[in-house]
Amino acid sequence: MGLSIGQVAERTGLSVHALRFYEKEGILAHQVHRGPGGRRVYTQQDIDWLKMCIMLRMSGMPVPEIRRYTDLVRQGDGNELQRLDILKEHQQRVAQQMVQLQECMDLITHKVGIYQDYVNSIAARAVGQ
Amino acid sequence: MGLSIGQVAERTGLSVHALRFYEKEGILAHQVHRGPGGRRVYTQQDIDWLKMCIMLRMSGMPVPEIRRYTDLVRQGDGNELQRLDILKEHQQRVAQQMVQLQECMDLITHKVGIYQDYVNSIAARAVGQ
DNA sequence: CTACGAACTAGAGCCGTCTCTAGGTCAAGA
DNA sequence: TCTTGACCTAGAGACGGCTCTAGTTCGTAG
Repeated sequence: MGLSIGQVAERTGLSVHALRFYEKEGILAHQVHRGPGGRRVYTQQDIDWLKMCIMLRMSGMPVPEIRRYTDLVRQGDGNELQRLDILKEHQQRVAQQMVQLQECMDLITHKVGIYQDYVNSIAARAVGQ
Repeated sequence: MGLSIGQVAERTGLSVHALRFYEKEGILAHQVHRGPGGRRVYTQQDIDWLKMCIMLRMSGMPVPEIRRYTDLVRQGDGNELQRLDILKEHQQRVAQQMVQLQECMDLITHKVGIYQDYVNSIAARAVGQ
């Protein structure tokens, strides 16, 4: 039930490089255990945490902020309010992003519609000839 | 009815640097007119185009792809199908992004809920003392 | 034995997107 | 005349986030 870095890369979609990078950047909640030969052995917990990190990254949280959050978690009970603040702030940003993305989507869809109509009309004319 | 680069920066939210950068990267549909002293003079058209570029950038279209699109527009009529392809492809990517972002949002909201409840329960206990 | 594949570390390199610097021009106001 | 501020160009620099390299060390299979 311990996974190698390669297996974790497969399961998470991160590269082996990225996994080591994340570790070096200190965004893993718990120190990765080492097996024989100094090889990393990941637990399911590690993977779960990584998956959360992936979500945070995907939604644009910078690595240093993930580290801040991770540090709080590592420190243990008592700082839940600070963790909450980080999450709420990020939630705000994501909400904003979604609004913006929707605006972009509207514009693009509008333009696609126009071009589609135009292209169709050309095609129709060609057929009609 | 001609705007300086500074005014355009103000109106678009882009920096003066970014405006020059975009121009150098060839993502302005029409060559920016120059006034006395070689200074850029932007038209409303330029600004409209820039605003579209901003939308495309915001939604993650890389500069080189905006350039591809811009080149097609500059070339004039006849390549609408290609333009449509670029837009549709990007539309797809944006749609995907929105789904992902929603997933992230769900996770974050879930976590915020949990922490909020916890923090509230602590606060209630404190008051209850 | 040898060779292979997967892992290790430290650190360099890369890509995209700006952002800033240096050195200069120009017009208007004090 | 001097200063100020907005602009110009070309090119260097910054930054985030990986990605890759070099040189090793293992364990297992042929």
